[in-house]
Amino acid sequence: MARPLTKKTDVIDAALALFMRKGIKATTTRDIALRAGISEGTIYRHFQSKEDLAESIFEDNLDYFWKYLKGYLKNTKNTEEMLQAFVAGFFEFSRREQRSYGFIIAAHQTELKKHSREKMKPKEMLTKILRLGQKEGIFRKMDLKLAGAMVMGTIMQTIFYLKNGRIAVNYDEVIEEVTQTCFRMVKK
Amino acid sequence: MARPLTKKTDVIDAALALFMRKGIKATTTRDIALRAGISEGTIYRHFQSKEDLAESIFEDNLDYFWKYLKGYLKNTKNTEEMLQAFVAGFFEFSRREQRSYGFIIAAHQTELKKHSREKMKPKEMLTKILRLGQKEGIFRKMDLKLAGAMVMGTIMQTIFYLKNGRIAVNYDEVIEEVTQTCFRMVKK
DNA sequence: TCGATGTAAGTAAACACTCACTTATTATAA
DNA sequence: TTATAATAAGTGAGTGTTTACTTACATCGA
Repeated sequence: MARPLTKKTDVIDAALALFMRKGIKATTTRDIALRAGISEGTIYRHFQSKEDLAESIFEDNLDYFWKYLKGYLKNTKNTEEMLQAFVAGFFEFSRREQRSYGFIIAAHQTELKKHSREKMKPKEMLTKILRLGQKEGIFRKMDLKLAGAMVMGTIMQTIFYLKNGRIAVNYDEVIEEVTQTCFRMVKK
Repeated sequence: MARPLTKKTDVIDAALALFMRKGIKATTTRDIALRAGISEGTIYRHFQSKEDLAESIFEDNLDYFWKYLKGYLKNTKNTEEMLQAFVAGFFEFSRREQRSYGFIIAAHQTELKKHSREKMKPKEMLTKILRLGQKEGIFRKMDLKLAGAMVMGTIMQTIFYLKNGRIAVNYDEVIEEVTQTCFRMVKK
């Protein structure tokens, strides 16, 4: 019928890299076109606007992250293993998919607030784990959202420092230490 | 000598409010002038550029935060009191000086990275507390930067959720719970 | 009167987005 | 097995608007 769309992925790849480095607002359509090696018009063949492009990329990547995490939790047999897998999955994703992770976090915290809040599925996953642990009596009773916020903060801030602040510890040791610390936070 | 500078503070107040709400990049000089009730030119009587204005505001507010925290730690008598005061001070500042706190965090994480990294004094303060606690033997041995990152994440993410995610717990109870949790993280 | 403060009306550059047009692909009719 | 028609993909030179910043001039206090 028509030409197959080959440049769409180029647009997405270029935009993801630039959005993550400079932020959505600071990335221009010209930037994206230049990096992707296409013309500006092409962007608008596939996306209604720059904002639409950003949202599309955000949702795709959040979905990818979500599936990645679910895969990590698949073979867990109890609550403790689930929490352990959650932490490990978070760290592994942030390391293996740096661009994806970086964009998700940046976009969520600053630039796409309204559209992303309800969709932060990993947060809900953590809440479920904590609720389960409380029901089983292995985690102490505390507000679930508060507990989730604290555990999430521990994980995310550590990843942030790993990238920027240079923590001088072996990567696997960091995961191990963070996991242990998270247990200390919520266990009885 | 000349007219007293009355409009400079108006510029700063307006810019701080807008930077925090929309981010530096998304805030225009026209926005600032309109909100401050002055002309755009006036901004440039006091600041070389929008970026200069943002950096100036950032440094002033970080300094303010720093002094606020120091005041909180002034009368502490031992390491445990210091950590407790650090957490309480962080929360109190974020509540009492919402604009200031919000701008510091947003600017630090996204828009003024290069200029702010070395200057994050509160982080260093926390590191010192943790180091002291380890020397005294009341905190367990672990990488100081990693421990700092985790404690900082716990505090900051909780404040973030308090503002956005609606944690349904009394404010003082949150501070108490976060403090206890931080102790659990680092204590032997 | 002098120097700092403030202003309105600029300016050039950058911006997201459009549009008339070309190109590549393929379903189908001859 | 071609030739053709249909259509989506891609282009690049625009568009009007918004941007940060400038400038010429007025005002005010010491």
